[in-house]
Amino acid sequence: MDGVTTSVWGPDPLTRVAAPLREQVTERVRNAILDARLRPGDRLIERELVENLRVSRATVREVIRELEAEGLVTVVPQRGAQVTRLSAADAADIYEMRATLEALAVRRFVQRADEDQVRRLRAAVEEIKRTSRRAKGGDSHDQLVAKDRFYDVLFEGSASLPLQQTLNTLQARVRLLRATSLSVPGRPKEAAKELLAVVEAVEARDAERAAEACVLHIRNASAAATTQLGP
Amino acid sequence: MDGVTTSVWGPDPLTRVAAPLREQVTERVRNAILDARLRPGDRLIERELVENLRVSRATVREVIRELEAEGLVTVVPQRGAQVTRLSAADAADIYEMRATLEALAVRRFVQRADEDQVRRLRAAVEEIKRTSRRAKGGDSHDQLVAKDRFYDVLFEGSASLPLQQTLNTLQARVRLLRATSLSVPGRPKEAAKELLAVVEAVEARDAERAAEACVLHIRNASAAATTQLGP
DNA sequence: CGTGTCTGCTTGTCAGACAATCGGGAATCT
DNA sequence: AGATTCCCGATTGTCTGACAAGCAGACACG
Repeated sequence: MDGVTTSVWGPDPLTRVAAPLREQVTERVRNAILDARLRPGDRLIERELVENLRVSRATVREVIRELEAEGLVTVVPQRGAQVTRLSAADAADIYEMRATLEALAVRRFVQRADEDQVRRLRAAVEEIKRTSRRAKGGDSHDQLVAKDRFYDVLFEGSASLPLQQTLNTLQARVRLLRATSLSVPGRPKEAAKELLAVVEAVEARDAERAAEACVLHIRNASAAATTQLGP
Repeated sequence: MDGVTTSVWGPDPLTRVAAPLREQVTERVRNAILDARLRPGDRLIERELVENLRVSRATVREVIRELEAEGLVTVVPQRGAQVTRLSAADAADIYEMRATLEALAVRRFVQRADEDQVRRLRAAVEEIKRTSRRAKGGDSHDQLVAKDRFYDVLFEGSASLPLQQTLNTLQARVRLLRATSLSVPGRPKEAAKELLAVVEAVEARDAERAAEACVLHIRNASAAATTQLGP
């Protein structure tokens, strides 16, 4: 029983470092969900988490509250937490929310980011292009890392904590979707091109064009994902 | 509609009433923050909450995690939680996020809400109008309740849990703002008119017009609030 | 075959304990 | 006096163990 479940959360011993233990645990469980080692509908049983992560139940419960608020986990009273299931309608809404909010983030980036941040955004998109060339079928791991990097730079440059927080949780939910359905058919080249358009508009300091390019990108991603989805 | 099942048993899914203690506590603290009994910058000391709310520390800590994720409370490691302080830039961004997302919610409402929900939305806005007439200076308590009601109906009709969750936290943050600065000069009549425009567009099933009216409303509210704000 | 009961697992909550850390004030040095 | 150092109390972070309450499935019963 144990041998199977432990491997889900990665290497065992959890040692105390600078950040609160709680945050490390949150990250581990979050990653387990986003990497689809825990799939939508799976229950998160406190005792199991306690045993496998070697932390107290109090800590586990705090972690669950955090993930609940992020929407990655759904808690029904007296029955505990399970990985959130998203309907097709939810999926569409989440993509639409992301579209409008990322457009806003891009506008803020144009307004607020300095030269260096623009350069780094360019570098990030170049990296995406590179990984997309290597990628054959679906998204590779490198591809995902590169995209994360891109968004890190983007959010940092938009210099808005509220925006960043909200978009982070939305993006997490999108990844949940990826775990729900089969992985997206992977249109890495198109995606790279679309993001390139965003960066070019940003470099031209054209907020509106950049925002539109951004919306276009998400709409396309949404369309690609939605065709894969069932009910 | 399946007239048989619903009418006999009342409102569809039996909703849990006996909420976990934790949720009651969360609500209390949240209200304390939203009503500005706890002001931005105030520390939330676990021991004090334990004593005042008569619950265990474990419960208090879970509540703090929830509020942290809602953005109402900011936790710095080893120093505990304090009511979030929002900068003027944050304020602007939050209003802008609300504008685009509520526009989306309104569109969804037009697509998804049934006749009855539209009627209830109308009723809610009428109630707002009524309270705005009574109101002299700033927003009265009735005014706030009426607006909450309006948004409850709106969100329910848009039938999107992700949207609803996100908008709820955004709205909470706006109220935080209200506590940060002086209360908004109160433009209850204008607000009522603007919301009326939204409802009329909804009744005409004109999603785009409704969305635009909604954006206009929030932009105006934002402008009114922002003039009050310092750095 | 439907119904009622029992049992085990899980969640919700509590109390108490201890180490680590932070902030501020006292004591000290220059 | 002013700056620096040190120490202490308050507070957070985490753990352990405990118990009631609720749910779900097994089981026995009419």
